[in-house]
Amino acid sequence: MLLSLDMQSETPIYVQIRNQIIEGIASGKLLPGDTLPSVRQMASDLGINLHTVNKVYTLLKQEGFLAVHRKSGVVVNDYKEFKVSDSFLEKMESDLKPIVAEAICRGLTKEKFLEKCLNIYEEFQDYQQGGKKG
Amino acid sequence: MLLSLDMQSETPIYVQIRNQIIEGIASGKLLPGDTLPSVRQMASDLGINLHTVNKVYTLLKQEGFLAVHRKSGVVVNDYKEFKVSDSFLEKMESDLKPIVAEAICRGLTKEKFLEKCLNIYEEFQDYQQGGKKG
DNA sequence: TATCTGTTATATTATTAATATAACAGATAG
DNA sequence: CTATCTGTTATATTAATAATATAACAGATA
Repeated sequence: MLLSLDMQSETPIYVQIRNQIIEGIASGKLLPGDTLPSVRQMASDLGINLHTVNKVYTLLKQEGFLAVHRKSGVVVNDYKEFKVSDSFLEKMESDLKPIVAEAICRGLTKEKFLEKCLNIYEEFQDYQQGGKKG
Repeated sequence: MLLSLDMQSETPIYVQIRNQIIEGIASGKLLPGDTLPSVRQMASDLGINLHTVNKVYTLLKQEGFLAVHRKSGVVVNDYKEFKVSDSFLEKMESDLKPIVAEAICRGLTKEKFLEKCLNIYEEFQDYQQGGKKG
């Protein structure tokens, strides 16, 4: 699981890491049961502070994507068991709304917008089918 | 054009205002040529500082949604003239990516995700057809 | 025992968000 | 002309967040 950070981005690096881990799970690069490096190891690899990584792990635990076992360390949860919660749908809608609004303002047709959404969704699936590890 | 702020939200209020104005333009509540209140007036209405509103107007000018004429004040641009720029498509894709990834992780099917996107898009259009001012 | 793990505590620095006060120049109404 | 309203700029301060630094604790492990 390779992570790349953009230190110039306005997106906080702990959010960048969180998103890339979630994208890794969505694409199948990270499978249930897979372990992640220790907070100190990942911090060292990325050249950042231990607490920034710890913040990500704590956040992803709260969101249900990761679990920590004293024995096996930080482990990816079985996301197949997740329910589509109402609170997530509400959050997703409020996140999508300004993006859709701007797309409309900038002249993106409904068809082209939906095609873009479809492409992004299927890119994650493509990886899953292209081999569990490559 | 009514604006509502959530002072408890983690979304900065200048971003909340920006998004609501863009959503107003997308839905047709704000039409090209419509004027917005002065920075001092809107700040007073919302109970916030003049500079916070000025930050929004400056941002929306840079993004091309508003123009300022010494004479007529702050005016909504003719967004029909907008081109779908590559830079916007790239920004939209990078904004959508983590949302789609989380949707997949949480078990939202492709069909249900696209349906949600479609609904949001059409909600803006519904308002346009439902009367220019109501 | 020594080391690695997640976790917690405390403190500091940097950046951003929001506010406060003030001023300037162009436009405008009386 | 005067007074007022406009966007705009400057400067400063406060509050909150992001990121870092150093340290320690307890469980697991070799």
